[in-house]
Amino acid sequence: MTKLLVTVDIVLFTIRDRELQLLLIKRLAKPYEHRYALPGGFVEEHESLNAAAERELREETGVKKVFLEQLYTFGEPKRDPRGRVVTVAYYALVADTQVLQAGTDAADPAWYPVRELPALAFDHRKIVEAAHLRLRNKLDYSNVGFELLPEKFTLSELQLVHEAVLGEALDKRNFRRKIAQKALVEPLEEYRHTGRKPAQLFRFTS
Amino acid sequence: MTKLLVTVDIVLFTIRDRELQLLLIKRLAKPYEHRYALPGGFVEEHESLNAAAERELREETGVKKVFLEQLYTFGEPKRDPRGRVVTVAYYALVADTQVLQAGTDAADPAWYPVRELPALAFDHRKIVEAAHLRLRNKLDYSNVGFELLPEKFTLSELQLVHEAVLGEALDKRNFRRKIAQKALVEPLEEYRHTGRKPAQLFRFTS
DNA sequence: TCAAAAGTGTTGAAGATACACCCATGG
DNA sequence: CCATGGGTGTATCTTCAACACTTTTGA
Repeated sequence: MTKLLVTVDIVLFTIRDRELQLLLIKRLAKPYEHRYALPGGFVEEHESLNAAAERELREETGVKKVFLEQLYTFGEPKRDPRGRVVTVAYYALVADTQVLQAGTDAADPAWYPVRELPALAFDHRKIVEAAHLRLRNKLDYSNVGFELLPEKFTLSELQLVHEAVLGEALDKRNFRRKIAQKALVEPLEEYRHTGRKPAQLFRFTS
Repeated sequence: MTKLLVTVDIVLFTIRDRELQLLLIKRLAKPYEHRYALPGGFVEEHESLNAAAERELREETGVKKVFLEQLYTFGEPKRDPRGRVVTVAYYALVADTQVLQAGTDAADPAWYPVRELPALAFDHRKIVEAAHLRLRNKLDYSNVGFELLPEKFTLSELQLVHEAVLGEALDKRNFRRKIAQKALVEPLEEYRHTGRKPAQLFRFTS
């Protein structure tokens, strides 16, 4: 009946600058002082794992109301030099519109492209890879893609999300056909005027 | 930095009598005394989660060398009346050839059809449902089906495994074509003579 | 000789992929 | 008026689903 330390760690993804990025904090305390790490922390006695993940995200990054899903639990005895720590990893998705706040426990939450991450603390590299793989797989048999967009979006923006996650270009016509026949989006009577020709806005039909 | 109790629970599947069954034990201790439950137990300080799952399976059922994969971690604060217990759930697959041994901690490990399970302790019903769903999904984009068979098997036996997991009949010709084009099995120069016409044996090409 | 499971192809439908041009607007 | 991203169809290929009869053997 040994009790163990249990943490949650969260891989928070977004799309910025046309590529998939994730949120890292710089650790202030030992071990791995000054190394980059995933946001996360200890699970408290009376909170669920999901609640802990939400709380840590809020405390360390100011982000709330995100899509959040449990990923995998990492429990190698030596994964944390402080002793036995089992971590329940989550991944989360947000549109690139939420403002990041520096947290109290951790310095400088900031976005880093998945393609060129700095060295990470603990086994967080492995966690990131598992999360990225899960996101890629989940993209086309589910609707997670919409979680990375604001409420109203253009079809080009939706395509960009898919391309950033998959890391490859998609054919515009085939992509639009697939989205259309899934009937997951509905057109709005609004247009976005940022480019040359205005683009019709859509929203996710829940 | 609260420490929590951490357990592993294992949903061990097999195919018996042409249907998907799983292994349950009858609890001897409180809480849920005399109720059926999944095999499992506490994770010790210096063992990995996987090692704990393997150990519990061995101790409680005598089963070893099985396919074992982590499923999901359940951590609602009230899921165990004894207090806060987080459980890392696993699912496992064996061919119906291993002999079950009564364990020391738990009475009567025995197989029960997934379709008609008795009332289960804790949130084990939910864990079983998650495991069954995972197994069904994983069946056709991976090779887990082979884990439910002995080394040598006939194509009809393989089809039976798929039918038992999916809970529906499959077309023999379509099934064989799909298996053939995945090139996951190789024919042996051996035949099984149980029925009338002998059936060719195959094995998994690893 | 017959009951029982083994084995074997074809056709049509649906879904996926490859591919190129015109349109509407802001500067 | 032109540069830019928005928007649209068709032809082909691949994949999946439906469907029935012959073969081999043990009893």
